Amino acid sequence: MKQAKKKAFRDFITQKGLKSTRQRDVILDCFLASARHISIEELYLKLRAKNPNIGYATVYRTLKLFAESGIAREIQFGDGQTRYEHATEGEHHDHLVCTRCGKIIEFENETIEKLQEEVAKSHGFLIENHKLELYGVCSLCKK
Amino acid sequence: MKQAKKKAFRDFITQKGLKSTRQRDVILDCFLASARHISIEELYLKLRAKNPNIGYATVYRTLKLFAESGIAREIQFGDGQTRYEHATEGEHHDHLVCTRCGKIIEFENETIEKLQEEVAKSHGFLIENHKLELYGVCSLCKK
DNA sequence: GTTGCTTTTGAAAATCACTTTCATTTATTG
DNA sequence: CAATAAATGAAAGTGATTTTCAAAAGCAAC
Repeated sequence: MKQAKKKAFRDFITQKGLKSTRQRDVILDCFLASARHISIEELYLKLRAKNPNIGYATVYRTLKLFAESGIAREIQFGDGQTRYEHATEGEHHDHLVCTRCGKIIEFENETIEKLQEEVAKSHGFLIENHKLELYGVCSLCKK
Repeated sequence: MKQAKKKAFRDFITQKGLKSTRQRDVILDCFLASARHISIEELYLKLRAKNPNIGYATVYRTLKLFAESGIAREIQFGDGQTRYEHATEGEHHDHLVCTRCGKIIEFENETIEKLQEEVAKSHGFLIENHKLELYGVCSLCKK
């Protein structure tokens, strides 16, 4: 599955006439080896540990490419930081976000999705994408 | 209902030992007379029309107070601008956001809320608040 | 209403998360 | 290997929001 994403990104690069560079490889490896929802800052710091002179801008640019290529997805939890999650083809999930420790749990719920479609339809709306986040306290922080 | 909010804010001010100022009155009036989802920029410009020397910072600070007092709620639709909506005690609504014209439609759906609770419970999560936004094309923009 | 103390205000500077610029370096292609 | 086009890193630039700070305005007790 990591291989599949690497291939997907390589294909994207070739198809767009872009270049395959050492930085892009390094960033991709680091991204794929990271938690499912990583902020740019976090990824940048992780990268700097091994690659002391990789540029901030390069990380930003590369993550945008990941999103474009479909292997990552931008998400924002309202804390002012953009995060990137590993995107899996055609899949979408929603999030439970712990406001205490920052833990993020993913979930999917068919019924909710269906109801969303109904709501949209009743307003003549065509849904392109959606965002559902439940903010609260996770089981560990509740204690 | 506007009176209720004015009172609620006055009460908040007193209870917190803050001061009632001309600016806060003006901003509150302007906010209450505005569309349900107004950006800070929009509100600021509206205010400047009548109060040429009100400060940007004051508007920001005051809107934060509104949110704290419960008469307004911060929302972000991912366009990089914070908006404030009129908050009604204990009520929460979700949004349909047209990605073409920016129109925002509010909706509420009991069943979705109930399902959210179930999802949360199954993860031992305690929901404090949530955010559901459906992005897409509104009926007018579809044509 | 005047005094004294605290909060608020506005303007400008600072911050924060990105984005752009640009000279230099690096891939790819002939 | 040269030519060319894209990518990189450092630094400057953005845009939204915050902070700073001196001056102004509320509020309470005289």
